[in-house]
Order: sequence, then C-alpha cells, then structure tokens
Amino acid sequence: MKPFSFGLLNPPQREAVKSIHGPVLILAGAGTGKTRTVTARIAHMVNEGIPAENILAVTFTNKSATEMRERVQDMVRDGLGKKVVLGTFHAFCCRLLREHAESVGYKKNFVIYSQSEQTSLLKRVIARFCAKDESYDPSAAQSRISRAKNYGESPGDPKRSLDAAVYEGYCSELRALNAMDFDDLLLLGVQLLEEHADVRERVQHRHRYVMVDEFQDTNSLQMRLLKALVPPPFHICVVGDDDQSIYGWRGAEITNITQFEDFFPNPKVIKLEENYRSTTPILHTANSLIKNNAGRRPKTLWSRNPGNDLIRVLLTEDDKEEADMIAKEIETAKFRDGEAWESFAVLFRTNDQSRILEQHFRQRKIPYRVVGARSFFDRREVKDIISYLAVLLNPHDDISLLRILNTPTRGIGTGTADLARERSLERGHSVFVALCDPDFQRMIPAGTRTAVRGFLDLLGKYTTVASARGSLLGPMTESLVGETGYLEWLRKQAKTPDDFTNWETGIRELLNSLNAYDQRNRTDGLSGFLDEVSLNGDREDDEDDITKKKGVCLITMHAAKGLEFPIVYLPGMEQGILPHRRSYEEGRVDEERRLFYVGITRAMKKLTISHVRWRVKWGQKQASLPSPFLKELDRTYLDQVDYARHMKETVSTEESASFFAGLRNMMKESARP
DNA sequence: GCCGAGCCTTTTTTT
DNA sequence: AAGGCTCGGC
Repeated sequence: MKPFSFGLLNPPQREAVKSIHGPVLILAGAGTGKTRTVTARIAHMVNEGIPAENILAVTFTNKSATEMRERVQDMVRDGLGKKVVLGTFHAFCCRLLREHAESVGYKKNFVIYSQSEQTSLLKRVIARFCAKDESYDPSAAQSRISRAKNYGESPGDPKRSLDAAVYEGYCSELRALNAMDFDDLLLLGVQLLEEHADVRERVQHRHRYVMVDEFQDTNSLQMRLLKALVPPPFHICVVGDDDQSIYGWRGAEITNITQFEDFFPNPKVIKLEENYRSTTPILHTANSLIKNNAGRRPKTLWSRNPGNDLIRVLLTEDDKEEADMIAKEIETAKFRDGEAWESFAVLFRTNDQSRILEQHFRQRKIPYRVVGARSFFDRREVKDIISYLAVLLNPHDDISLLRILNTPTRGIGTGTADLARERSLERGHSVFVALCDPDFQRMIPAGTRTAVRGFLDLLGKYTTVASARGSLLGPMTESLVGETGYLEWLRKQAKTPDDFTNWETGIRELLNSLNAYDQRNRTDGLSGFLDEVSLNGDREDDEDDITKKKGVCLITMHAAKGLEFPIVYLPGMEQGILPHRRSYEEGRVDEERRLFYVGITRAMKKLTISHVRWRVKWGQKQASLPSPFLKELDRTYLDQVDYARHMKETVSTEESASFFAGLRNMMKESARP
C-alpha cells in the first residue's frame, strides 16, 4: 500500500488531482505521469468523502483498465479502491445491456460476436446476396459497417445498393441471432441511455464522477455515451494526448480532444509536460518528428535526464540480418552489462514482423514474450469449446452452432447443415429451431437423423447443467469435452504429435480459466464468463499482465502504447511498413507518424531504429526503401550506421565479443557533432 | 459424409 | 509462409 500524497506530484499534476468538480481536460504527453495523476485523483476524491462506488473510470483498453485497477487499489485507503467502477467502454456498456437488454430489443442472454464470428456471419449474408463467382470482400464490408455504426451513417437503400443490402441483412441477422458485435455494444448502450430517461437517471446517479483515460482514442459513439452519462455540472475528467491518437482507423475522433469544450463547456485545461521516462535525445527526436503533423495541440515535452546515448539508426542488408543484429545485441548487453531480459522491447508495425525475430531469439536461446499476437481465445481448439458454451447460453446463435454441429465429426455433414440453414432462412428462425423441427428431421437420412437427435440431446443435457444455479462451469466443460470425444478427434486431426500437445494444453488452459472463474465469480454464470472472454480478448489470471511476464518483449506499436522499456528497438522502419502502404490510400499518414512517435517515446534510455535493404515478403525478396519519416528526425542526436558495411570491414579482424563494444564507441565518437 | 491434396490469398493496428 | 478454401477420390 502506497497511500496517496501530494508531495509526489508536480504542480500541474497536483492541480489536476485537486480539480474534482466540473469538466477537466488533462493533456498528458507521453511519460508525464498520467496514470499516477489519474489514480491519485481518484484517491483524493475518496479521501474527500466521495463514495468510491460513485466514481466511474473508463478506459479504452483492458490493459489500462487492469493497470488502473491495481494502482487504485494500492493507493486508496481501506480497500475502497475495489468499489471504484472501472472498465473499458465496451465492458461498461455490456454490463448495462445485460441489465436492460429488453429495452433495446434483445434478450438478456445475448452473445457478443468477435471479429471472426462477425466475418462468418457476414460471409453468410454475402452469400445470400451475391452469386458464387461474384467476389465481394467481407473484410471491406466489415469495416464499412463498423464505420456506419460508429458515425451513425444510414446504410442507404437496400434495394438499390448491394452494400446497403448487405449491411441491412447483417444487422437483422444479428438481431435474429440475439447477438451483438462490438460496435453494437456501444451503439445500443448509447441508445439505451438516450431513449430511456429512467435508466439514464439511475445510471447518472450511480456514477456521479466520471473519468476517461486515453481520451484521444474515443470515437463519436463513445462521446455520445459520455454526454448521456454526465449531466450538468459535468463532473467529468478526461485524460489524453492528441499526439498519441492511433486508432483513427477505428473511428477515433481526434476532435473529441481538440474541441472538448464544444461538448463540455468551460473545462479546466491542464497540461502535463514534464516527462519522467526518457532522455533528452529521445524526447528531442520524438518532438522533431511529431511537429510535422498539422493541427495538433502544441506541447513541449522536456526531461531532466540528459542521458548517455545517442539514437541509432541502423541499416542492415536484409531482414534476417536485422533480426540477428537485434538478438545478438540483446544477448551481449545481457551478459556483458547485466541487463535484464525484461529491459528490452522490440516494437513493430505489423504482427507478422515478429516471426523472424522469434526465430532468431530462439536460435540464441533468448527468452521472449510475444504480446497480443493472436489471442488465446482465437485458438481453434479453444474457440470450438467456447462455441459449445455460447450455444448452451443461446442456442439461436447460429454461427457458434454451425461451428460445433459437426465438431468433432458426428455424421452431420455440410449437406444437412445447408439444408437446416436454408430452412431457417425461409422460415425466419434459427438453425437450432430447424434442427429440432420434426418435419426437418424427416427430410434427412435415418443415420443423420440419429446424429442430429444425439446432438440435440447433448445440448439439452448440458443446457440444463449450465443454467442450474451454482453449477460449476469448469467440471461441466470437462465432462462435455469428454463426452463429445473432442480430444480423441483432435488427436486424429493432428499432423504432428506437437499439434496435439499444443491443442491439449489449450484445452487444459481453458479449463483452468473456467475453474478460476468459478472460484472468482459466483453470480454471473456462463454469460459472465463469455463476456470476459469476448471483452478481454486474451489472457486470464496467471498470465495476466504482459509487463510481469519474463523475457524480451515483442509487441506491436499499438499494443505498446502506455508501456515503457529501458531499451527499445524499432525494426522495419521502411516505406510501406511505417507508414503502412495502405495508410497512403486511406489518407492516414499523420496517424502513422503518431504511431512512430508512440514507438520512440516508449524508450527510457536507449533507442535503436533500423531498416533493411531487402526484405522477404510472402516468400520473396523485395527491395525496401527507408521510411520517409526518418528524414524528418532532427539529426542532432542521431547516429546513422550502415551496419552491413561495418560488419564486412571489421568482422574478420576482430573478435566478435569485444567487437560490439568497439563498434559502439566508434559510433558514438563519429556521431558527436 | 469424410478426408487429403493442391491452390490461393493474405491482416495494419483492437474493443 | 501459412492458413483457408475448393475440389476430387474414397
């Protein structure tokens, strides 16, 4: 317990902590002690006698929610921190909607569709509107739909435009399945509050003080939610940094922060500009980059730490050499300088960049942790079992039902599945209803009929267990897995013995997390667990926090926001990767620059930016040009090195162990202005 | 209905 | 490079 005290705060931070009434906008640059300020503010409010349960803190990501929860519990007296309501926008809306689903035309046992389920549903809808040979990109449709939902755009006339027809088909299918996608959580949450005054007043009363973290990432729906949530005199405090707005592709409105006063009048505006994280060279370089963006709120980040190291910009021959260079350097720094593995992070633009790094790290036996790549719950074996659970909660969830209908194979093939689907479409009910229908059962061969009935019996049996009060999900799922023969089926599927072991541990971990849930939460049952799965995306319990796991951190720049590491590598700084080639077409180059800025400002002591001449993409070698952003960096603290050339000239004459020290000194000297 | 071989595209980022 | 999808043989 580190009780909160004003003495640990600088003057603007103190000011922010003390301003607890009326609208407050805190502009907190990278590394300026934002989280500390926010948590201190909560602690202060509780000390001032505001009931903790009346404080709502909303964040954008689970990561910051988790972090804040821990820090608040640590700082607020008497364990009152636990009572502060804390979560992401989506989780908050989800909780609200579980309570009031009927008010927005849903049943309480609705399911949440993740990306992949959305895609499946969309493909299904598209198949209905398009001929087979016609190609219609589901992922493009997905982002169009998401945008429409976020901006409240009308889909247009379904009779005239294919897009509109798909949009409408998708929405009505979702409703029919009693399913929501991520955007619906916000959309319906807003709708609930805007259209139901009684609910709104209760919620407003419950959450009298609202704080929003990562405010630069909020979109217009989230803003509407806040407007509905916070009545005059607007006890709302938002914290953000427009320079770190990197979720525009998801509808984040930078204007929410740049025009905050339009939404909540006369806010107190507080700037946090003293950076406690990085050295002057790092900040200077970051500032020189970000000033190339137009229309931002100018900030002057400064640091008391002059630092000892320049920022290196390395050019290597190809991506293998780049990965090996990083691995080798980390290895030497660890064994020669005694740096901990956890001090290092490699930040990249796209997830697939991590593969080659992993290979080279494994070769050198360097422990690493990959953060957030594909989540645990996206693993096939886990998804399968989760789909069973989803169907137990809501049998009309066609997507999950179709996934498990013949998983493991039980003699219900695509023919039967298609037939059931057609029937369900014609009659406007779910596939489950079609399967139960005696008329339908008469239409299929006897063997299949038996299989279908067996499947339905299985579901019936476990639905009873699942909905019984106080029954435990862990044991239930375990026996479900056993009864279906799922593991045996997996064993047959495996191409290598390794496959099976991996799958098996996936199942085991899922069971563990179910057991943990059983211990932790005795009230919310199956839907509570599934909500956690969809809203938390990854990890559970033990593996909880990436910052606690051991090893070098491999992470995307997006996921790295809010984190810091003593020594940071930014590989692949090439045209087409950062800025990503698609950002040109979409006019989002500014956002890519902010992303680079976020990457740079993660570094505390040392920063190495690298790019390559040749990179293997989709199996073939391609020339790579340096990112245009590199030219924007002020050169005062830069040290540019052609790594490949240095290697060739020196490696034959020097021993590689001492070589690096020599190279480092050489680079420093040659770069001093 | 089941399974494997071969073809084809691909995700940028996350709730 | 790898996973998803289609097609053809069983």
